[in-house]
Amino acid sequence: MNKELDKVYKPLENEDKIYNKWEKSGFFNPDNLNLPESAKNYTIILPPPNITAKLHLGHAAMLAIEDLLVRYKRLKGFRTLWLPGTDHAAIATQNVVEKRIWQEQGKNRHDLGREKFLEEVWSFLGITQATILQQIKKMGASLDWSRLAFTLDEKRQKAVRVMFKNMYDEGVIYRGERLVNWCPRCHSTLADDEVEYKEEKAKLYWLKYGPFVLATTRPETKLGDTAVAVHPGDERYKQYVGKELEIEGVLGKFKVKVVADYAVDKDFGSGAIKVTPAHSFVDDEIARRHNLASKKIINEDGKMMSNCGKYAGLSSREARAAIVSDMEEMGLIDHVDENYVHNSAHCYRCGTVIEPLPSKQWFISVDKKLDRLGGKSLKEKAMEAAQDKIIEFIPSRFEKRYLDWMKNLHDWCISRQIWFGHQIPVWYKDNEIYCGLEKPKDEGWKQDPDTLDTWFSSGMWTFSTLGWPDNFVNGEKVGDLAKFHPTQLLETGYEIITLWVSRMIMMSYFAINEPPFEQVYLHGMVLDKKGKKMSKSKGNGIDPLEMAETFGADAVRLSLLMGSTPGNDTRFSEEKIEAKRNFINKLWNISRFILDYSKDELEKNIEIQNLEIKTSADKWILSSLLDLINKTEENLENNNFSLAAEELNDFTWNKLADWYLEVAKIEKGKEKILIFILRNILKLWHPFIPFVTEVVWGSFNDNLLMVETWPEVNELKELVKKFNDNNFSIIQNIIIAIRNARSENKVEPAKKLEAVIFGHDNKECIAKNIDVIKSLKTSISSLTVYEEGDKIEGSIMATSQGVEIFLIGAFDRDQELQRLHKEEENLDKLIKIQERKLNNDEFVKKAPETVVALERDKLEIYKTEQARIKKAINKL
RNA sequence: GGGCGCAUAGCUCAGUUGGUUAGAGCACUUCGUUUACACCGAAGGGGUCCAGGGUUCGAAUCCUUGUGCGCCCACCA
Repeated sequence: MNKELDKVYKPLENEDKIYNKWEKSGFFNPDNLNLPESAKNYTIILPPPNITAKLHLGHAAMLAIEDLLVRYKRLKGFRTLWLPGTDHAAIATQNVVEKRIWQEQGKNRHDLGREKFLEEVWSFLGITQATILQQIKKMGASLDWSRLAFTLDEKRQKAVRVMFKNMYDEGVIYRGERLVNWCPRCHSTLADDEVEYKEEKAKLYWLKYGPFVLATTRPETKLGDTAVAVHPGDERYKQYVGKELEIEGVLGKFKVKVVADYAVDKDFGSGAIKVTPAHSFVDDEIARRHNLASKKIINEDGKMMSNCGKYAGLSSREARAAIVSDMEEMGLIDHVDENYVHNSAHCYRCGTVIEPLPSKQWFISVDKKLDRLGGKSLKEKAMEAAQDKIIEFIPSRFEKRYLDWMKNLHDWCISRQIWFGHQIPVWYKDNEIYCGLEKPKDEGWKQDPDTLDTWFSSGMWTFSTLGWPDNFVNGEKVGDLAKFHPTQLLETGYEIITLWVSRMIMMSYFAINEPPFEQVYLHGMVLDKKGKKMSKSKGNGIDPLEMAETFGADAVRLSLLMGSTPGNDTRFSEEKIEAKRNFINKLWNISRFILDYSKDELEKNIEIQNLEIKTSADKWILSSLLDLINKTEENLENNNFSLAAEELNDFTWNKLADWYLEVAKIEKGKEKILIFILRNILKLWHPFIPFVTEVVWGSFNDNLLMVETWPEVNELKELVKKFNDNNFSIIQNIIIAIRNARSENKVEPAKKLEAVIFGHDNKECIAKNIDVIKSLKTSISSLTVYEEGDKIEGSIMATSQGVEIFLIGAFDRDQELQRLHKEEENLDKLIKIQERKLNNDEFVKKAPETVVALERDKLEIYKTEQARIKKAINKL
């Protein structure tokens, strides 16, 4: 079914068609792969993009990497599942919808009421979800759409409720009064990592405070003070520690305790601080250590409470101004630093200043020892997973970051005061509390209005998508859960380790007492040309879809994969995509050439046994291909995606196109080899650039490349080896011959080279190739082979094992021989050094295993040397 | 304050346990264009591998100090 191929590859005309073909084939679903029982599983769960999101380059990079791995494993015969889904992103989504409603209807969510508001959210999501999924398909992602999940769909709702109930029943989830980061505008708590710090100018007030002078930026919190703290070693204040003092305040006199605590910095301010346990995290900790009372004075609206006398009802900012002016009048302010700079905490969503508040919230205890985890806590178990290498981080340095963060982890506040999300499955009636999957039957129960932190449901993502809890019966996994969990790899951005990765690990251990994945691969951020984060507001974003329209999705994918390494940020530019588009077109034209050249062989099934190596060029290209297959496999297994693509590129362009195809033009009869090579490189390239490879494949095959089998090397190895037997390295012979000739000191330069080359066993083989070389003259300015004179023009191309000799270019014979001579001396020196080391008894005694390594090194050096000479000659 | 990363050609970056003359793409210069490909070919220029010190026969690579940049965590009362 050889189809005519256009002169230039046109991605737009092919990509959608190919994607439909893939999707229709059903092979995205591992159940349709017709694999033997013994086939191993390979599972990646797609990190669910925010449902309101549009595809950006970060997504595109994630998809490129994951699809690369998934397609590779599928070709390798794994039962490969890549499971798609989207995230409801509670706060973000609610904000988007709130903004829309405000713009369109001039109403806020309270005007609409909870039920009506949620209806609006859902109808909005109906539109956006289709968008992001469509965009993912454009990138060629081979996701199993039959298993599509959403963090807030019915199945996941059930999973979340079961999880919550199980944790509640075991006391892991508890309700408590804690100081939380409170956003007075969003009316919600924020997790520690949702708080952003900004450097801001503020006034630092020095207050007269009984016998102390204290510095503070928030004089209004004086109304909630219950203590003064000093450093334990501070001699200035030693006399006061443990005493109770009476302090004059704007609302009259009040009493505070003086405590000594290491949290106080002697050298900052006056070395003494006022303690407001209800509205400061540090103070709260001091209060806990010293059993101090806590007095709440600011409410959820950020206003002063009724216990603040005449200041009640003022916002904390207003109260500050009022109190400062009153204190000034009373002479309680010593002085003010006007230009003090401090870090202030802001809501990551709306930028409002955070108010630390004591509040009733739901928490997950990370320290509670659990029977189901063998007496260990979630934190211990999650740390163990990394320490014992049950979960491997790539690159490994992120393991440290993970562990550091886990070590300092406090109980996780999971309740959020927003409407969109998983509502907490707890009902109240009078003083009773009920936690269950459904509302109790009898009257009068009212559900907790709060919803769960979005990471609660995404933390369950690996197993909730695989059918937990239905697929977890009496502690045994069944169905998809048994088949695909733990998953093999989580691929995500490094910035999300703390938010997501850590939660997934804890949740998975709690639910099924196993890790959610074996490896965590962290990719970097995609930055713009200048190294800045891409963002809509800056207008420096590159739209991957726009790029895919212009250059093809393959080019976008390849440009994201090449030149980037795990965990490092990548700068990205349009020129890079263009370069990859050019390569893809090159591959396209290579294919066109081969398909035309070998058109008579296309229908035949080419077995390796039928391949015939006739010339050294044949052997060279096939042994290069053999190397390439091995290296590609090795690189992909080690997550060196960029390197793998580079080596593929080198083979395809520099070896195959620039050399072998040129040879094939002159020397006919390479049909089988060429078609064999084409089939192989299409397979090797397919995970990187699936569309174009599938199109080419489809032009001379009836089946899909996507489910072909990965190249098998053993037979190829045999074939290449057979040809090797009578072709020992000519480079070795060159070296030996030169050495002999020189030591005899009688051969003049010109003869040396001739003697070497023509004296070789493969005279015939070389002679044959010389014809090729001569006919290659078209691409060389002038060519004279093996003639007497000052210059030899031509080139030598050699492989480490073989005899490939073509001559191109020009070199000065004397200079060249001098150089070879020098190289040889260097080689001798190196080997002597190694030998000296080997003969040193003490050295040997000290490190016997090193000696073994050295033996190998010696070999390595020799090999490197060979390769280097090869390269030098090749370069001529 | 604690931690992590980066510094290699004009630009963007590779360089896997130390190994001989440090690579690629883009850009640049010259020449070419007889059909696989101008989204092309050939040739070429361009690097005290941030600086100082150390280990080694040998360092871009390992150790140390410093400088510059980026990120993360904590926190500034």
